[in-house]
Amino acid sequence: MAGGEGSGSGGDWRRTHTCGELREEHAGQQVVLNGWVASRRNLGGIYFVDLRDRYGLTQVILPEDLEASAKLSREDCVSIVGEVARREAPNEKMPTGLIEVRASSVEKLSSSKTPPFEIEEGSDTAVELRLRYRYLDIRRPDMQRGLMHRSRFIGAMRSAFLAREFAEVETPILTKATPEGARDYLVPSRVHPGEFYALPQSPQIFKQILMVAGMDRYFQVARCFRDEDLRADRQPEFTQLDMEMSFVEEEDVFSAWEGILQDTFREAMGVELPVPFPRLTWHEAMERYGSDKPDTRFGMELIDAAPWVPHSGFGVFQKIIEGGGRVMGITIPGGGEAISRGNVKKLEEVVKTYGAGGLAWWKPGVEGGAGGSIVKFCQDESGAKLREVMGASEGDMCAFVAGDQDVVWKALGALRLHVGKELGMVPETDGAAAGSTGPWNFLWVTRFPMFEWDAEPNDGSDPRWVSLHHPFTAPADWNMSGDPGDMESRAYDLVMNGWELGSGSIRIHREDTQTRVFELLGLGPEEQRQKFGFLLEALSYGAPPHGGFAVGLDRIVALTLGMESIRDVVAFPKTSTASDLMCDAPSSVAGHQMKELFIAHADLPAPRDGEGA
RNA sequence: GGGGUGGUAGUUAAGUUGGUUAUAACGCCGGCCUGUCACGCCGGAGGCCGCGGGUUCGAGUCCCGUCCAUCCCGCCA
Repeated sequence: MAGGEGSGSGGDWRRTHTCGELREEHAGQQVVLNGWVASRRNLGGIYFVDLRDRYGLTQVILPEDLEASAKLSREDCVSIVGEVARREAPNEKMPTGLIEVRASSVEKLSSSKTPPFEIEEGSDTAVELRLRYRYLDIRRPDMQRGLMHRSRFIGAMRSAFLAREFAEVETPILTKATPEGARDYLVPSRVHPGEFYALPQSPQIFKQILMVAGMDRYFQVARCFRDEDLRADRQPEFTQLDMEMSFVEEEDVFSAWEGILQDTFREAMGVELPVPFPRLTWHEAMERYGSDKPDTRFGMELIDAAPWVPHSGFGVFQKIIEGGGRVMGITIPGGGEAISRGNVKKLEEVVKTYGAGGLAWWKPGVEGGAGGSIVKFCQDESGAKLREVMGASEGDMCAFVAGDQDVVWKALGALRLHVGKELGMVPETDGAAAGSTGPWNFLWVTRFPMFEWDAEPNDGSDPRWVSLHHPFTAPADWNMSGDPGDMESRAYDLVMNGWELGSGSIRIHREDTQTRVFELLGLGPEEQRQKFGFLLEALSYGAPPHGGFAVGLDRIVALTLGMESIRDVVAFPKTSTASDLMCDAPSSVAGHQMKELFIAHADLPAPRDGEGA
């Protein structure tokens, strides 16, 4: 029976049980298991095989003659017929450890070459290899757990939407390029020479049009595409749980999501989320945490040091304030002890990454050089005033950044996080598995600015206003009076443990307001008509007030597993240069394919050499 | 576009101020072993030290370039 590749050797090779389900009560039963050879232990006259499938591991014991004829190697795919028996020597570490299967026959369904890395839990194999042999990587139990968790999580979320009368509607993947936002992935058209589709950055316009169409409540598990540089938490194609609702204001969207997330966490993980989630305005988030996705699980908030500056006699800070800049700091509890001068250098590097000129620091009560870079401006009354402003006392350390508001916020926000992690103030995400209890610190951030000044647009055009969220976001004030830089929008983000999980807004449902926003963004009437005419036209046919939201599923799934890289919850992810190492995409195409699409290479970079292994 | 880290056997790593034949563990191959489960014991094979150039009597080690992976900044409405 052994040796025959595939089936066809007579008996039925199909499994009766999985490798994870046999227990003591099955003892005596005749079973068939299918799976992969995870390990072998040959003791001479007795031969053990651990058989693995998605559900677990089961020990199989082979008599000598079967072993000799089967000649099993690791990762062979096999079918085993045998009888379940209680073990002489149970293994309490295995769920199936009380039993084993005594094989009466073995059929090799398919043999395996020696794998390029060992298929086991907690592999520390280079990502490059794991991605190239993704099918072997995914055989590993931790990858299977991640993908299963993802499946359960999305399934639970889908049920939660359906239970609330949301309709799942698919929108096109081949769509129209948009001038705003990220770079588009383009698809040339064969039928329309010289013209291109774009892959959607999100289904934004379609879902708004579904609202105009009266679908009232829409959701979709939507693939989105953005041709921008990647990060650990960013893939060129990613999945959003996208939704939109009619006749709503912010609070309706928030409470819908609070309920949906509650149901999802309960269903998928057995976790009960407390609702409602706290709300924080964007301005408050920036001012207190230096971030629009603040991690509020610990304190060490930013403090405005401006009230102290006039007392300090420190000309540099004085000038920055007079020039309209900010001087802010954080007080690091116990930092006087915990942070050495060498560490201060590292902190300085952190803030410099975000454009800060430098880091000023002070340890109250410590004199001389060890007391800080600004210790001589912190004597006597100035020191007392600074202690008061910073809420600092002996043993603490204060760190300051001065400059433009944006830089100060960002640099100190990053410093706060860095120090928080170093000093163990940030709770470790306990993500051993689904069922982990968090803490899940959800937070709504509201009232983002409407516009942002873009000094160097991607496309090389002149400096201009751009939407912070997207150009369909409603302004807080429908009249849009005042300076664009000061206008607030009705955009909001959902943040958890310092990660942005999703964003959304109340949309513009009035054609006149939408036109005004486009004008402010520098889109002339002709361009508006050409790029967004269909939307403006739709808005002119009785568009309902509406708003929505989208959650990055890759991120939330990774976070609920305690992972910081989304790569482990995407079955076939791309590298940080957007390549697929398994199928070797992107790749060049045949000349005739190009010709058929009426495209040609322009200024292709010189061919690379030295392309190594 | 910019910065950091890494690339040495199939895998994960070590490799001194540049100096004999480049180590180890796991895996793989062969042998022994009847209760293992990280099985054990004995033996063996396996290296363009990412790639290209340079310095040197001599380069895994120093220099320049380049490719790949990874993390961050910019970018990501």
